Amino acid sequence: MAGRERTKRDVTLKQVAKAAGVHSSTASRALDPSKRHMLGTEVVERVTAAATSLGYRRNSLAASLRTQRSRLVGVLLPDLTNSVFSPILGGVTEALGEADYSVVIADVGTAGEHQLRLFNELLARRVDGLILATASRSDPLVERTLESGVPTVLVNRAESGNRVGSVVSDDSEGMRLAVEHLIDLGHREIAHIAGPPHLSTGFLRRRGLEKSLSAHGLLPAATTIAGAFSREEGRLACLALLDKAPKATAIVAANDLLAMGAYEALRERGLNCPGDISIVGHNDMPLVDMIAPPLTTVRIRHRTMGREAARLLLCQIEDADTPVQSIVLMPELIVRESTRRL
Amino acid sequence: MAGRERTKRDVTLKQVAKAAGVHSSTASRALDPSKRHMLGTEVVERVTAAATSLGYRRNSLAASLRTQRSRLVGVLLPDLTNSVFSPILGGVTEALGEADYSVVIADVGTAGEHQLRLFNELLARRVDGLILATASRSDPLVERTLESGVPTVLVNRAESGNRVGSVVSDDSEGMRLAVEHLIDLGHREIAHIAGPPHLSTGFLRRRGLEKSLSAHGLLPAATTIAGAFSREEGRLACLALLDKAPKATAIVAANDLLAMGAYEALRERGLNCPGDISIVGHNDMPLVDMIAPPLTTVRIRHRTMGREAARLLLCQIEDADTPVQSIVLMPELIVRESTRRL
DNA sequence: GCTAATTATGCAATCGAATGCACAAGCCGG
DNA sequence: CCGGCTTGTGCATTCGATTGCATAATTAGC
Repeated sequence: MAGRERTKRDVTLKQVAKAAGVHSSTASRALDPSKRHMLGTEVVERVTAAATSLGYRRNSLAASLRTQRSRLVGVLLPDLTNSVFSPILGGVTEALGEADYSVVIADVGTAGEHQLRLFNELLARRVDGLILATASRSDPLVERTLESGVPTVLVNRAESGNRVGSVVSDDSEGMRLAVEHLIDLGHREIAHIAGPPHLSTGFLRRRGLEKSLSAHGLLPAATTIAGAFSREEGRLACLALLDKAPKATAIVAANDLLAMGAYEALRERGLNCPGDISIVGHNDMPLVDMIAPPLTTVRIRHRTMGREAARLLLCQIEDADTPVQSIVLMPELIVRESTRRL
Repeated sequence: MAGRERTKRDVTLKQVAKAAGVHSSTASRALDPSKRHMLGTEVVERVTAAATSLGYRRNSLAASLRTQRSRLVGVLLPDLTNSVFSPILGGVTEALGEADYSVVIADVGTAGEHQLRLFNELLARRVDGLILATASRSDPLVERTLESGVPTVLVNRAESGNRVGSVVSDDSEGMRLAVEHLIDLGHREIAHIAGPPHLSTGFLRRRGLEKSLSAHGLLPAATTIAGAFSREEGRLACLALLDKAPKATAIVAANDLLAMGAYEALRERGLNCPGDISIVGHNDMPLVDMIAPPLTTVRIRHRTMGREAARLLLCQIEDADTPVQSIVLMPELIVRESTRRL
């Protein structure tokens, strides 16, 4: 008596069919828009009526088993909480939802072995496709997806091999924007807080910065590599930077979180931004326009990135012969008050 | 020739069984830790060896169909991008992942009818449970979950009926902390930017504020209701507030985003925070410690909230007779520089 | 008015794994 | 040395929907 009855079995297609006085196969066709036309209109109506009155809900598990398509896409994320990845995920689910796909998420955190487990779990669920936001520049997981033959798209981070589709921001261009801006303002001693080099974002942004600098006959005043894209690592890196290059007048951080850490480091050292040192970030994450001073940064359309990744993946799912595509999104410089004319 | 062969069929249990020279049912048992003991050790080894060498991965679709358990939980979110919900989701996936469940997400956005579609989609996938972060104070969806008999837990927002489990922050206590703090600082003219009253957070925080105020024989200097928990609505509400209660010395915003809007409004009016007006937020979202001035706010452990919701849900899934539980998490006041002694 | 073509529906197999039941082999005690 | 018990494995059904093929009913054509 106590407790909700769990035994309330779902209505099956067969029950609907019986209620409508037809065979289950007929009911199946009646409820499938693309097959409805094979049936008499009167029958279709009778079946749909029976279905709604019984509260029928088709069991996608069974359907997927039969059709070999789950309409499920797996998304592997390094960190759900990170303001880079949540809008990406938002864009992905939005675009996928419009195409009637659902999204299973796997938030990796850090552990590497853990990541493989999650990957296997997704494949066991027979996802129709995979979106990886976790890829390192040479990622064993990419190998695995290739083996398994699951359509896959990389997002935000690319891998070196270019063996699967990807959607990324043009990191080189982003750094060019940042560097040109600083040079316009008269800066020459420009230092860099780099991101982890095993990630394409860390690696490419550093290379982009160096390239843009050398186009002006300059070298970085100094570079420190942060252990992770985090505030604390940014603080540490900036502290190191201030020691290595005391003459630097500007710092380009590989992303906003690192820039935030740099803010803290500056404050600790009694330095003023932008008075003593200008800072440029990357991503334009929420609220960086409200901090003191409002951060000059390179804006990336993360949501769009997610949407495009979903679009690419859908192409691959629908047509296995789709060639491997890579989309590169253009970033935009947002000038605020953390950079000033020298 | 061109294009990846999609036809690479997955290895089935039957194939593994044949390779190991046993029947598929035996293979099934050999691969199930809880049934392994029924078998001879030698057979178990032969099967597991065959499984790994063939690269077998069990088809959870088929397994779920047979066992009537999908080990899948659906999470309905109002906005993935919102810094309140991403840590909640993070906590949920973390805790659920530890119990070998996967998470399907449905990001509602706004549209109400859309929400019902997503809900139906989740049920069609036969999720074992549901976590709703979208609930309004009287939500038709709660009705639906009750009907369907799917174990459900509400998170962050509760509904009035208390008919399903929930995990929320003690909004009343949060507001008490904020009010006591301001009163300690000598404030008497305290205004409120309230959240949408159809959400428990909006409603309960307002009521909590009024209760705490009246415990000191005070009334709100004024209250404006924001149309949504957004920066822009906060700005608008604050502007209105400044007109309604020009003598107010402090504003309590129903959340940080509204507080951010208030900052902008103050700036527009040439007012200084905390010089002219003190402001308290709610949530302690990322970066509010970096803005100018650093925001005094009520911290909520969103990740914990997610974890607890997952825990509650697992109890309900595992034992249908688990009574409806409601967990209320204690918030914490974080004093920074947006509030000052009068 | 009879065959051919068409349309509408039913039948039965299938997807892959799990599991109740049957059965065989081995063991024990009396 | 045999009946009963335990242990290990196989058989066949089941989960719920989809779909190729067969067939019944209807229409068209001549």
